[in-house]
Amino acid sequence: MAAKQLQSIRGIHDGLPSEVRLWQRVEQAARNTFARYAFSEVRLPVLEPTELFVRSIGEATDIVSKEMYAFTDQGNDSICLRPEGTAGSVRAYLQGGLTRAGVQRWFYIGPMFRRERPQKGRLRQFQQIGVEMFGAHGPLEDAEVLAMAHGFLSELGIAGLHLEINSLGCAACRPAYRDALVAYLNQRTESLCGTCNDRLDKNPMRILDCKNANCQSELSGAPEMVDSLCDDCETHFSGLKAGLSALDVPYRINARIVRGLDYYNRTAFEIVTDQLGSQGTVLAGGRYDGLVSELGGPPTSAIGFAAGLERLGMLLADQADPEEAVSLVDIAMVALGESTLIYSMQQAAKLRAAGFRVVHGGGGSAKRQFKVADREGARFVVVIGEDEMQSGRLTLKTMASGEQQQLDMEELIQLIHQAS
RNA sequence: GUGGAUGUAGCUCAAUGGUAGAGCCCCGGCUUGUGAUGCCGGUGGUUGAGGGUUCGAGUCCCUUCAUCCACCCCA
Repeated sequence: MAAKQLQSIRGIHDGLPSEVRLWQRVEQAARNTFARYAFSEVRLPVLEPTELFVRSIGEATDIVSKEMYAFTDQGNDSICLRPEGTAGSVRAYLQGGLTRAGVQRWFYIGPMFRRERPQKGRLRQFQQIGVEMFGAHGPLEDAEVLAMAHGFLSELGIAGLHLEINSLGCAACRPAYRDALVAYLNQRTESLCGTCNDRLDKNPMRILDCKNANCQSELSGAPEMVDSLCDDCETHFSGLKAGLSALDVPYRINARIVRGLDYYNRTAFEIVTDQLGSQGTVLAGGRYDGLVSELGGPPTSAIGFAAGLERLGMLLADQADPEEAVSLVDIAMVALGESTLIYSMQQAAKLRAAGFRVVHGGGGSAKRQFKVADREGARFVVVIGEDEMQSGRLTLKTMASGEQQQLDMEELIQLIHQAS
């Protein structure tokens, strides 16, 4: 490493070809699945006014209070790199005048930014695949959104994923539950860890998902939100469970699921894995019926989720069959002798026009060009030397078998098409 | 933000304070028209960076940067 070697910013990584290929598989599964549920892609700004997140996520959250990349620009405006996608989606929904356009079903794929201490699966710039649905309030919509999330990950074929659901209640029933929880925990403060004692004042619900074993054992007899739901929330939650069962989506109830962000109510869910250490949440979301009006719009129900693209990519890489190396090249051109270079390039162009993926070996020794062909994973090599140029025919070598034959361009295209 | 581990060739890793190495990769050769196995040869390092101790530092000390782990947070 040279002393002046430039490197990327801490926690901000490059997506090199092998990783991007994984991401694209994830994205493809998302696009396929979401399209079947009639969701449309939106592309929203990476830069937003800082105030948007202060008002939506909540000033007290870590994300807003210490993790945002916020700064004032040359015009003295306070702007920031988006730390998540929901707030911007709501902003765009309102700004686009879509509140009377019927149910909106959106998804997006893009980078988010949080200045956290980096870890594997936790980057400062990371990518999320997110989904937001506006204007649908019923439990059946919740069930369909969860089924869509489940279908998306099922299509990727990642093993060991579990859907966990909970209800966070609403403004009518949560305050009473929160008080009951605090009352319960106040009798056990000496057994709780330091951070949980802090949380007791600031955000008692957060104690529910503390990782400390002592705290968890203290919680075994704690009141649970799902037992304290008001009638409306209870009806909603049972409707969700019935919907999931009807759609054969496996789930389990986890009363310890809470949300870090203030705007969630009722349905909360996560899809988790035990393969990624402490960053095991691969997809998470929930209902946020209060946010649209919070940001100045009419009362509008909404539900959404976000999945971490890098985390899913890692899971895909872990289970990848090393034998299953995907070939990215159909044909490698081998040009023998200076005089054949131009001609071979023209033949390569014809093969590309026929739809094949072609690399040109670049001339030089036959040995070198065949090595290149092999390394690129080409299934076929087209050899062009003086002889071929004279006769107008091509030598085709099938790399797997080593067989070689002389063909004209038409026959060759035919043959490779058949072999595909 | 707190605590801890680790940084040596492109990659994976060696090297009691005493001449920086191996495997893989890459490049070339084994009658310049034939790859994946074999044989031979070669390129490639200010040991992450910067200081210090020492006759001498990859090795000990300090600083700094990055990665990883746990906490925290969260996708």
